[in-house]
Amino acid sequence: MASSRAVRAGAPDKRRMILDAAITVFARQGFHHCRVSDVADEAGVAYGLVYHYFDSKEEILNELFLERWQIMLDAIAEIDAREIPARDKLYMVASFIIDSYSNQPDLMKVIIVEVTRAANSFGRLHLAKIREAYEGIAGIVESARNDGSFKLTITSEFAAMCFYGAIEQVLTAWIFDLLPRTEEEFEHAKGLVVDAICGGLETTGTNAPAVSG
Amino acid sequence: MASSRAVRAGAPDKRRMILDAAITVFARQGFHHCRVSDVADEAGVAYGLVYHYFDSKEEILNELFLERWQIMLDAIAEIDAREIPARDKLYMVASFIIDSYSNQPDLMKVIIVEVTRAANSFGRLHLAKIREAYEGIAGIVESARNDGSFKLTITSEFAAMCFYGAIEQVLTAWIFDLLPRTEEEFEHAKGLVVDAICGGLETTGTNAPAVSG
DNA sequence: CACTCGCCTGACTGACCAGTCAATCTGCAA
DNA sequence: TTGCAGATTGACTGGTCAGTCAGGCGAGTG
Repeated sequence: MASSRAVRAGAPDKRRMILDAAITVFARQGFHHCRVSDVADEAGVAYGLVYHYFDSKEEILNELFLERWQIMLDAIAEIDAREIPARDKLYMVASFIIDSYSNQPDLMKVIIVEVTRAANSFGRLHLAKIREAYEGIAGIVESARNDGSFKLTITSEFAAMCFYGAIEQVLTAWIFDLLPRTEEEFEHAKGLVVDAICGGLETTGTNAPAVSG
Repeated sequence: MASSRAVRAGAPDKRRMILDAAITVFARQGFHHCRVSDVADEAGVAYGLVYHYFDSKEEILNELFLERWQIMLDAIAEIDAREIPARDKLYMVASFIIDSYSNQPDLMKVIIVEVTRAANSFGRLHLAKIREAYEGIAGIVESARNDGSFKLTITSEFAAMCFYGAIEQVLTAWIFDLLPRTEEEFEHAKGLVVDAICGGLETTGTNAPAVSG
């Protein structure tokens, strides 16, 4: 589908170029504040070609989101299946999301700003998919509640919201330069967010685990 | 300014009517997906009158946001000034925000969806004001870190992000029907979010505080 | 060479809508 | 009664931009 006829060896995949250009342009100008011609220009491609590969401007964003989000859902499911403590699972989920941002900041910015946190437009369209992520995290918490390592007083749905919300807020802070954005900070944040949510902010008598970094 | 000439007794304040109509329309259709004429119609007012009271569609949203946000900033400052434990302060902050949603769900929806979580459009414009809220919360955490009740390993900025992010995620879940939305749930959530962030999700040996509700 | 087919082009169209403005209304004061 | 000023009206304008379409190009095929 990406290119029905075999792409000539070495010939650029225009469809991919358009998607990559869209990431750049959406991240820079925002989905609503850019024109389709901006994407075409960025891709070095004629305006009309965008409509050869995609039905609409929105379809480009949908494709970017769905492609990436499914990878995350699969990762969460895979992590949940392991036989390790819940805290370690949550650490791996946080790692996955933060690494995604570290590796593809523009794409993650687009997904968070234009979809995940834009619940009134695209978020609504993808609410079910977004919810799957919460449910995946809730599943991790649920097992921990059952084996006694997590409190029963906090429902797994609620815990998942807090955990995901905390991570997304930190990502948003990076995206908009409210927190310093370095490789070290990314690495450090993985442990901190898990420590904050699982261990809590309060000192509990004998509780001051050294954090690397 | 709202009405330079004294408003006739019992005569409706058209400016206020437009603001209220905007809350309804923005909440229902979203800021970008509604027309100024929708707001005028909802207010039962001629199209042109909107531009008599406001310079632009955006100014209406700005006014709604700034008015409400300042109240919250003042509330946070007032809470921070009290001589009570940090956990209690955070509980009061959570209470304030959740009560705001409970009392004015449409207005809070508009502020969260169109401003706070719309960092690419209005969020950017108000980034400084939004940041003030994080800083207010960070201030509360900072004192607690200094008096030894909160861990030093988690910076106050980071903790503030987690706390605020968790609350906003829960509000968003209510807004989009991902969590049940009842007066009881609102009340319950105040304690849960503070318990999750301050106390953590994990059981800590002797730690299973009964939660009301 | 001529034909085909899919890739590619970019000028154009149609719809939408924020913001303008000239005209009208209304209450009050001289 | 006349005049003023601010409130109110809604048709209209100007600009923007997503999506269309008729046609050009080039590689493979016979």
